[in-house]
Amino acid sequence: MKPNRRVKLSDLASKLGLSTSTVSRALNDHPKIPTATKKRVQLLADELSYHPNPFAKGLLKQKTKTIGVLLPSFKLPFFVDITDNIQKELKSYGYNLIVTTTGKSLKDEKEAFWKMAKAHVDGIIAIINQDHEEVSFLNDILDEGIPIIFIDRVVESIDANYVLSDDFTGSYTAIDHLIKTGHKKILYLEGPENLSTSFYRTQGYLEALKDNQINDTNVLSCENVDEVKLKLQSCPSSYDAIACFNDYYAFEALEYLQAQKVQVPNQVSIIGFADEPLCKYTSPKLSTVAQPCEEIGKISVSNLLNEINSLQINQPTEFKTIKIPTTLKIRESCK
Amino acid sequence: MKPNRRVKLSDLASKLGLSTSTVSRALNDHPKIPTATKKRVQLLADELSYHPNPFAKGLLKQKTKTIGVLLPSFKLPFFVDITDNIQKELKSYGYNLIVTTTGKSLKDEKEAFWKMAKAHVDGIIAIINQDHEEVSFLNDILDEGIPIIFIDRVVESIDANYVLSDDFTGSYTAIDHLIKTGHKKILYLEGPENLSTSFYRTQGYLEALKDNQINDTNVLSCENVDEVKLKLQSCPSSYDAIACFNDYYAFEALEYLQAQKVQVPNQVSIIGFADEPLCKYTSPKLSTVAQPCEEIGKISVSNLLNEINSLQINQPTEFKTIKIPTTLKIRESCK
DNA sequence: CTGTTAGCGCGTTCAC
DNA sequence: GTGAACGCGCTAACAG
Repeated sequence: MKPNRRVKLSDLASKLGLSTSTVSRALNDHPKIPTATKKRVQLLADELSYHPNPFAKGLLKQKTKTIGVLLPSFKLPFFVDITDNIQKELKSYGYNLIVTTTGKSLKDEKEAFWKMAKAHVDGIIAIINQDHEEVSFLNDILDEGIPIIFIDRVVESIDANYVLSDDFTGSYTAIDHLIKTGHKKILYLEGPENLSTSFYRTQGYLEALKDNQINDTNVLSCENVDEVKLKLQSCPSSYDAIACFNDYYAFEALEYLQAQKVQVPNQVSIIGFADEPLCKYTSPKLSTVAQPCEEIGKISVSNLLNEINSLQINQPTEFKTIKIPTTLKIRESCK
Repeated sequence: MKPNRRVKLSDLASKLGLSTSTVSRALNDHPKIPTATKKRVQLLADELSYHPNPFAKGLLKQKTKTIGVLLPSFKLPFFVDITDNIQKELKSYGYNLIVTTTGKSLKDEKEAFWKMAKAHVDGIIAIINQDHEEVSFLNDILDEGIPIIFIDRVVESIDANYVLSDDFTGSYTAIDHLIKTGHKKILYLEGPENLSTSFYRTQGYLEALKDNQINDTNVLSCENVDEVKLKLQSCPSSYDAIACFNDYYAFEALEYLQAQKVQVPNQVSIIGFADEPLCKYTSPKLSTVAQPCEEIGKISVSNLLNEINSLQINQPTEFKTIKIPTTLKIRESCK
């Protein structure tokens, strides 16, 4: 392995008999450099595979062309999918990406944010954990001049930019579909208490029942997946459909029903939320509400980049909350 | 949002009536600075939440404390899992992580590698795509002084550091288990031709049969998942077990058999490879060979960091190939 | 023990 | 049109 000898501007300059500034200008397509010189410089640069040192540039410009993505874990395909789309979008703008998982604790999350701040990312896209009491550190980050876009989940106490999927309408539509296809008694498996997405999805359920003149609501709260089966056991099985906070809850419900020899979807329909890959691997395949990962990724990026640019010219921007529509995916688990 | 005012060394220095170098030394725990001064400096640094500018540092040290991870896609949980573990491990060493997906084409992969080179990562951990003819660009990267660890898949034509799961033994063990539990005729669904993992897994199958004095091999090659069902259709169904290149192949086989009203595992057992999350969502749950993501992550990191350090002191290292043992996970799809 | 100086590689004045 | 000189923030070398 050769010793690390990276070619720099001055190498090009001396080889070409020009000054570093001329070479720099040529490479940056400066108007006053003759095209011939530009070609000559570019040619040599390519030949020696010259890359400007990003640190020198970063130091000078105080811009890193890097944005940070925070997510709770790589374990949820939904998050990963969004990250993937963010990455693709960012790439088209010539930005780099640093990803960090935040774990579950407030401490980890805080650390992750500071890590991004230290790395001097130009902006952050974050999926935060369940709502915390203490969010002052987020304001600290914003104060450092690093714009943040929050994805998927709302932090009640903070005014900021959000890109969310329209959980309320998504849930509403799913429930409405169940009702319209003849289901009379729909059980709702509610998600964790302090999660904004959970709140809106439950609201969608309640509202859909109300709009269809069904007064008999039936909500079963489960803090996490492991509670689902337990809660179902102690619940009268007088439902003909189960709608769930997410697909994992739905899968637990499906397993529970199958263990009870209840036929899905003949006796009970099931519908999840998120359209995780697992939906296609269960039998019957899970109906669900698909969230628009691609849209979410794209819009977050374009918003963040806008924010960064406005910030640069010292033009304050208004915080926006964007909700992106979901899609109902009916598969085999609904009759 | 406040204008971007990051606190720097000179801010601390002037506030404390010291020179920047003293402050720098204090912060870096230089031996000749009195503890009292260190405390004082540290205190103010914390108060103003000072973070050294990584670009200034990078420019000086020519080290970025960042390593790059390349993977074909975020869609495969196995890759993501490894990435997650790499991230955790790296964190404990104070290193940052840049992740890029390489897509499927050689062009994308090349681009991704160069992107890492341009970002001046200190090293790269890569899962490359199916074996290419042209790998000169990898040598170019190595020539730039950036060490690379290849994970999971081997590039035949390049001598380098590898961290692999022991595909051969994993496959061998699975097949051996099937034989020992009474299966007489095992069909093997082989993976893509130009993938090293695929090659070794098939070898494991063949060797296990041979060692058990079974001469009647039965290999069905499928370039990708979509071919599985088609190939199975045109294959005599005289097998009592199907072993598969990976879990997705196994799932296709499962669906196929179930559509044919063949009982799994009573009539035919199925075993996959990789222990993807989907294994737990099928019914019956899929038996499989688990790959040690955590080990792979940890070992790649420690190897890479070693490599980086040796490189720094100009001490050439020998290329190593490390194979990490797999674990057989018998679930419901095997009798 | 601490301050001064220099320089990492680049882009951008400001001169010519 | 082009080059010389400066500075981004930091640390290492060199004084004192």
